[in-house]
Amino acid sequence: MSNLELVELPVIEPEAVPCCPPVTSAALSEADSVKMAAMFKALADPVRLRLFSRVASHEGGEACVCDIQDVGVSQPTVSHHLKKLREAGLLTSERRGTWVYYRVAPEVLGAMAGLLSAAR
Amino acid sequence: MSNLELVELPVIEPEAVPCCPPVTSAALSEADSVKMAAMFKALADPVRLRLFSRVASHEGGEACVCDIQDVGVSQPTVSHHLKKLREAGLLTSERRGTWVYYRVAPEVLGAMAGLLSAAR
DNA sequence: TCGCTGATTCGACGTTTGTCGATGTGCTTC
DNA sequence: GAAGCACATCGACAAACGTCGAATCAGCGA
Repeated sequence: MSNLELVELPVIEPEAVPCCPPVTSAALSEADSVKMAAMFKALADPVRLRLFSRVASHEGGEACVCDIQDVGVSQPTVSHHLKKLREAGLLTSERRGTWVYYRVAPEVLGAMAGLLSAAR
Repeated sequence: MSNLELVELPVIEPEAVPCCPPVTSAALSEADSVKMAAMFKALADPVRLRLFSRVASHEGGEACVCDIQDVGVSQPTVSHHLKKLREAGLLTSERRGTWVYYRVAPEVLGAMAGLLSAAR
């Protein structure tokens, strides 16, 4: 094994989205329910949900804060909500020059949709 | 058409689920975001999410409280959470004798899944 | 280097939430 | 009608949340 230097393994953690089978097919474990509830909680506020949908529907799949911050609350509050969405793993951010761009983390979106889909 | 008596029209109110196009296709209006956020909020607690998944995955699509109430919190708390889910329109309840049975409101589930699905 | 603008962090606040024990209600069976 | 079980409501309380103004940080251009 040639483990010269394992610095900063850039693996996008395959563990990121193990969740979950549709709710209609099996009951959630306690651990999974905690994980999924955290994601739902991130979207459980009108302002956050609007911010999220604005990023998701923005051309190119990304938007800078200045593009989406007119949602009726102060600018610090917008920043606070974006941080929540980031911490929940629903958004990623990247600074480019003066502006900070946000985009959605598509895998997570699919996980939530999958959980909610009818298993038939 | 032999409509002798149209008692208890079994219409599942078409108005029930106007919401919404996928988040990737358009930004939510303020009104829609309030409506959808309320649904997400109902699932934004681990205990509620487990209760919901237990009802959803239970045979026959319904479960009485006694079947699902061992989730680690007291009985009044379970009742409180089931009420929240009911008020959010995610569950319906019906008393049959001593027991109260809960089942999921399938249209609403589809609305949330649709919102989260990639418009692709 | 000095300001200017975009964005985050901090500290404080009123409100909402999740939880519990105690109590109340509805139904069944003696 | 009394007792017992299933479930809901009430009242209280600590913790978490959403919001703001003020302060701070990070680039950019003069």
